[in-house]
Amino acid sequence: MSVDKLASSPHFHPIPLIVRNSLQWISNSTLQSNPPFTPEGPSVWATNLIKSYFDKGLTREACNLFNEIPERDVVTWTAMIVGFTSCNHYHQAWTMFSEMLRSEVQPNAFTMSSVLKACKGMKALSCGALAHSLATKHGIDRSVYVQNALLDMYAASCATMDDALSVFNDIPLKTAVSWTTLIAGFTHRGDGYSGLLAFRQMLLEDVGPNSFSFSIAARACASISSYSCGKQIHAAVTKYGLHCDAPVMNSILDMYCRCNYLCDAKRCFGELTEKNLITWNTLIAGYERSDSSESLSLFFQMGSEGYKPNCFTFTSITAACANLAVLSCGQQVHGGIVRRGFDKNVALINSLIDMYAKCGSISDSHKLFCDMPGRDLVSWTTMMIGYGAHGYGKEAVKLFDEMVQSGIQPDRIVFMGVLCGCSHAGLVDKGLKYFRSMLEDYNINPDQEIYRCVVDLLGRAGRVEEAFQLVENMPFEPDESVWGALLGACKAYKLSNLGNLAAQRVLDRRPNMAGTYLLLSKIYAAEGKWGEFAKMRKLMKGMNKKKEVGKSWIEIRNEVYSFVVGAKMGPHIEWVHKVIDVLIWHMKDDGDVTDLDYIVDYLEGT
DNA sequence: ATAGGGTTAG
Repeated sequence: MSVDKLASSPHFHPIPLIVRNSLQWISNSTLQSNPPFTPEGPSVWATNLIKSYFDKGLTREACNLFNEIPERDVVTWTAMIVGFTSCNHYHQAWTMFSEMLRSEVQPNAFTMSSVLKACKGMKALSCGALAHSLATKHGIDRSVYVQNALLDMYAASCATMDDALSVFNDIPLKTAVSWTTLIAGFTHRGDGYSGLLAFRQMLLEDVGPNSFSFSIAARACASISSYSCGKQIHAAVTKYGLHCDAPVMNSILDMYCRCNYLCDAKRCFGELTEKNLITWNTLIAGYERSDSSESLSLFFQMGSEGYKPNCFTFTSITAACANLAVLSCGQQVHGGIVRRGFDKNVALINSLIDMYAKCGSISDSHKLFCDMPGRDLVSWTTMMIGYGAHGYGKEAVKLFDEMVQSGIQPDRIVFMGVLCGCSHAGLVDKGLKYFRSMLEDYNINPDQEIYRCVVDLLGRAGRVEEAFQLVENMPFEPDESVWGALLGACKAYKLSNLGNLAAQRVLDRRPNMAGTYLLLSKIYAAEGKWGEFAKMRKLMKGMNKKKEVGKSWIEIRNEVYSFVVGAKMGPHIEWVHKVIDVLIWHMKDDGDVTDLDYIVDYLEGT
């Protein structure tokens, strides 16, 4: 009976009798020197069995068997390293490798390429560099497998691409795998442009592209939102006859979605003969970003065509509910997640936290966050942004400190979350402290978005002059969002001179933003400069584009009612007016009405 | 008997 047959038998039990017997046989050294049944030696038998155990996910059984083998050769050790790596137990793979060295078994090229893959998985550059030096010492760094694995390990590390490039340049015979690994290295670290340049070089050097290189090339286009390059890649895919390869076409589909060409995406999807779950997930995720209700329809369509949603599907669907702010729908999705037992998936819980926060139910977010067994950086960030949006700035700040205490390294986005929280809670100096700590303690360079947050932080608190100084002294050219934040502050504090300057800077960069004229006109109105006010309004009317309309909506008994300022729609609009009157009356009663802007908006329908 | 690169979630 072959090992494979044995392992795939429906009656397979972890250690069946026949295997116990074989173990005894392997341990029996007198038989070992003279194997009676098979032409291969007992370690061949054992290695095959180890591989089968790992394929079935039976790690324990593989280890037990391995421990009973008296003479372990390099192939057996390598099979263990490969086994652990294939089920993502990278640390155990590395432990195996060090034990192997301790028992003075010489590694070969198979061992080194496998252990380098484990180093990549551990994200342990130091282990990888050690493995590199060992490979060089044993002269097995001349295998192209080892070279490609080294390239992959360095490219995936958090260091620069320099080491990866020097390995790549030293590969005498670069294969398609070498090139694909290089392209993936650039692309996965966000440099899709260099990835595409490498892809072009690969073609120029007459290395035939295959499905692997096309899918990563499409991913590179997606990462830099280059529709024109993406279309060319799609054409080349067709030319090479790979238009039926599922992973390639999923990448192409994703590219169209990320470039915001949903029509091309839908057409591409319709033409696909070989669809799989990832195909559906890609399209649903694509629509979630720009047309969430369509994303929900696709979800139902997918179910009716017999596809079973997985965690990826539910993450996008949950995000769609968040975008639409439809709480009851989100709750049903949550129910579906629990029923399927997906409620242990961290990324999925993160999207549920975000959904409840965006649907107004921050207490549900908090409950999910507290009950999570393991929180990642995204969990903390999502909860912080949720708190900030609900005006709980102090809680957001507290969370940030707790996160650092728990040993998680903050990144740029989590700093944005905490700065935003400080901004909404008026914790200006606290926010400035975090801003400084970013560079000083964590070596994170602030980008446009961070500066926008800090300008907003100062501006909301009325420290507009300071905000202006910050903008003036930025280490790079501020973009329209930074100037826009300053303009917002000028509007709130009715500073027409500075506001005019900020508006000018916004318009220099984005001449078509009608909202800029609108803000400026409001500053003039507040100062009683009606001539200037009229000029702005005239400029606005002359523009083809209108400011994107702000909308509010509410879910009542399975119906979504949406409202636009000033719109005279719906049979219930007079009720809404009555409620607003009551609200204004209450606000006046509380002495809270300092800014009657909303009434101006309301009457004018802007 | 042991080794390679690609696709979906913030």
